[in-house]
Amino acid sequence: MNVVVEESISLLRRPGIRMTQQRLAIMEYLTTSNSHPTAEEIYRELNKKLPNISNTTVYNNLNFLKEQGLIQELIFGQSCSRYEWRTRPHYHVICTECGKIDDFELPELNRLEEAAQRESNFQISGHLFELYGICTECGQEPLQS
Amino acid sequence: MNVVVEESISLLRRPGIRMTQQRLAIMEYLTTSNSHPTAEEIYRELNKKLPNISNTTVYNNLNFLKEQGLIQELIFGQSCSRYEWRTRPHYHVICTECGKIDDFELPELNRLEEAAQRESNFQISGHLFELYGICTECGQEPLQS
DNA sequence: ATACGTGCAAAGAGTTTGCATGACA
DNA sequence: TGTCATGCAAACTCTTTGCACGTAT
Repeated sequence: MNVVVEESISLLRRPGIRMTQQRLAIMEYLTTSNSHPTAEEIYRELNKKLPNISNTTVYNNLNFLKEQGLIQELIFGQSCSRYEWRTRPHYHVICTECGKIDDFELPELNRLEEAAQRESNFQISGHLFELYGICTECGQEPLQS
Repeated sequence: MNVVVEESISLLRRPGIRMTQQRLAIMEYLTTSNSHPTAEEIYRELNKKLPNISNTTVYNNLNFLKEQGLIQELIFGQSCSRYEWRTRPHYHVICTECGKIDDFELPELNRLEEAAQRESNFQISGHLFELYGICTECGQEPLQS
């Protein structure tokens, strides 16, 4: 078990919260995978070690970890959500060909909320910024059928 | 019928494309409503004048108008999409309380794609920027049950 | 007259819910 | 031992698909 999960376990060691095999496995997978997995991907992967694990349990735990602030749900279109372990704030570039996601930081954007606050009548509390493009792998391929 | 719809009709006057009552009504509603309606809202509203209109027709036409580049689909989470008639590029502020959407412009963001291009390995083709906050109406209300 | 568009019902994907059983603290 | 979590099946929401009928051009 990795140190990130161990730290989170001690955070979660409270009355009313239990650590189960399944929850541990999901946490471990999310902390070690760097691929922004979907619920389905997590389910299929964990199924190899825990053949009885159910889709419901994956969803339950993703919602639980989200409520606890340990993970972030990444929502793209009507298709399925992706999830990532929460580390420091960053943004995502999404490949429009293969769906691959990369992280990047852009500290300049922090100032933009103030500018936007002046533009709008809303009391701004947050923002979403995503880039779309073609990843290196998809860009190398010839564009013919 | 308003002038925006009239202009679009002449653009669509091509072999293989037909103008129907339903399509016209959807176009008219999208050009006059400034509320970023959902497919369901469009359906319910048009149902008053065209009692036989179906949900399928609304979706069909929204997809058609989207392919023609006349409207923009706004996707928020797993919940239903919203649609707006395409005018000039702008961004959205979404109220986290009531879901209300306002438009605003922020030309500074255009330069950010270049900065992001340097940060990432992707060939950047576009971006998404959304703000979240509390609208004036929701902000006025006392925060008690 | 010729298809394009419509409208009904059914399918589909992703996620949540109800509930009896299992297992962590 | 109490009750939180699991896992199965069913429900749910939003959207798309199949197909016969209607209707714009």
